[in-house]
Amino acid sequence: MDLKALKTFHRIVSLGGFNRAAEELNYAQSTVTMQIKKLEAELGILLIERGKLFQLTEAGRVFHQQSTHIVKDIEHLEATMSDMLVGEAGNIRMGAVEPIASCQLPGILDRFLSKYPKIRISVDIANTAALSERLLKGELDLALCSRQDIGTALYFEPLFSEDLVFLVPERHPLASNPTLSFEDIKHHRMLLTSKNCLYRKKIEIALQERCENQVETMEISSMAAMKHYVEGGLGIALVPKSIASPQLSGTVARKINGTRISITFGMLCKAADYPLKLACAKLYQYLKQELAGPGDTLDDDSSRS
Amino acid sequence: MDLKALKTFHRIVSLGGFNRAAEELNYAQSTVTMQIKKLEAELGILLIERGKLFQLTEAGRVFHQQSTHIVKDIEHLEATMSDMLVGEAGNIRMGAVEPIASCQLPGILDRFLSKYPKIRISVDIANTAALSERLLKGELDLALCSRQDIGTALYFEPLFSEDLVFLVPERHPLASNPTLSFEDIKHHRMLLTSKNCLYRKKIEIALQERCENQVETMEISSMAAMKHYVEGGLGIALVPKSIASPQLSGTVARKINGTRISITFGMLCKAADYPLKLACAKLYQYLKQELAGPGDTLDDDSSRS
DNA sequence: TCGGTAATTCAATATTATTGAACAACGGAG
DNA sequence: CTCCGTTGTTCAATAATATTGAATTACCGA
Repeated sequence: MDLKALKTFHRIVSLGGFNRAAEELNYAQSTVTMQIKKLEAELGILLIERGKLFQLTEAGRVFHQQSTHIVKDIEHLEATMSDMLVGEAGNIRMGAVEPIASCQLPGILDRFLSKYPKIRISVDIANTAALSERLLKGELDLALCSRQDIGTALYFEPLFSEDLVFLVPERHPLASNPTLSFEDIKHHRMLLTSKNCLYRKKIEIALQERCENQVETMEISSMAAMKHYVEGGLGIALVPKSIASPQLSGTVARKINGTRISITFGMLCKAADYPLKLACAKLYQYLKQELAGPGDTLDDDSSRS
Repeated sequence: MDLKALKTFHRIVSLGGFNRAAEELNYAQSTVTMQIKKLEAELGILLIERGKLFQLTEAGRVFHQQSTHIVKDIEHLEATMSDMLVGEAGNIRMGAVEPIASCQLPGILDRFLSKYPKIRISVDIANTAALSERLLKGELDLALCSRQDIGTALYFEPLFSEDLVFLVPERHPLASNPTLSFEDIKHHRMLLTSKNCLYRKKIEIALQERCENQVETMEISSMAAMKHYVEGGLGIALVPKSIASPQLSGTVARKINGTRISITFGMLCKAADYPLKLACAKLYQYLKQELAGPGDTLDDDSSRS
């Protein structure tokens, strides 16, 4: 079946004649005849009642009805592709590590999608290593995670860094200190995330160096659950500022006295894909703008209370 | 946009490569390349990631998703047209006069549509003159009505005839007669349908000839309502047997003694359309078979009680 | 670096779409 | 009923384009 003939058929129906359709479509009259003839031959059935007043056959009516949807869908598809061309439409597969995926991303994506209603986004939440792998396999377009050095196949661009803060139960003896150092928490219980967590390694190094391992630890796999353990008084956690605030009642955040521990997050994508195109580029610009600034320091209001 | 290229694209995706698609579609490899190239050029955007392992671009994924519906719809349309070719599918616009439309037709059409689930039927209910007009204008495909002699433009084929019977109120003085003649109803009140009704003319002629107009008449526009007027004792009606039975309680049917009055119904269509094609032919055959026989006589059980 | 597979390029060829001119069918006006 | 204007068809010529094989290039994995 030929799309050109299909469109001609629809023009004939809406204009009520071969001649008018030919004129409007800039065809010779004979061209229109030929196209319809071919269409009818393919289908093996007459579509248009010839002679006399213009009229469709039964088959023609059914054909017109059904093909209308098809023509509309094709036009919609063409419009979509045209939107994609300028980045207004698209289907982005992004990845993100916790806590970005749960804390910052929902708000940002909500605003982004409101601005670009024809763009769809799927978010894969995993650690940096897993995301890198999926990027290389072409299963993701871009990811928000920490730096991953896999030669030249991936491109990383830092966007912001996040400090860690102590999250302390409200009634904990250390809660009264305005800041806490690692020395302070010797002989107290620390709550740690699971081994594959980004922060875990940095925290362990700090504990080893500064507390000489004189700290009891307990492992909680989820960062979100962690807050409730702190609230319950089970121990002190070291968490990203964005997790600590807004605070759960019953917990207080305290910045680290002495060494500052922070982790840098950024955009990771296949080197071949950079600079990003189309909708991904739009999302990237948006992320850059939304993520720049916050989380760099503890010297703002939200961390004080 | 070209459908051939669209199908090639889908084959490439499902088979995972230009080569395999070319082989399966009996194309040279270069043909496939050309088709995709042209498609991409038209859309202005790359669909397939070249080199390395086979992969779609973001645009390619969106395009594939959306065009899948289109390809399916086209296949469905082709299947429908193929069904139409053998009369298994279709869209029939039929007309019918009362009381056929209300009495016989519902049952017949229900059975017919169960047998041919892909056929759709619309029923236009009007008198013979109006139906003829719509047939000529091409707004109907066939009609069940009485003969209409409009030269050679229309074709009529008798299918069955229906006798008229007297419908008498149960407590009416004439209700005790097993049969009634026109002479019997002199000086009683007759209920007549409106002027454009099929039966009206025949009844008026009979009344004039046999009762010398010594009958009081009253006009009721609807045949269905008529039964209730009879039930209420307002007078005697002369109605088709199929209207009289099943009877409304409070009324009794009596056959005509002497002259038999009957009207012949049949299939009317444009002369140019006869013999009917496709789904219309199927329906016509079915109607013929279902309508043949019943309604010819009063000598069956249903008319006696 | 070197095969081997996979896709592209290009010029030649086959196919098919398009066209104008002459012709046929139809409907309405005289 | 005939004529005329409109509308669609036929057909052979022509324009456009789809397809192809052979040579070439790109790329993956060893």
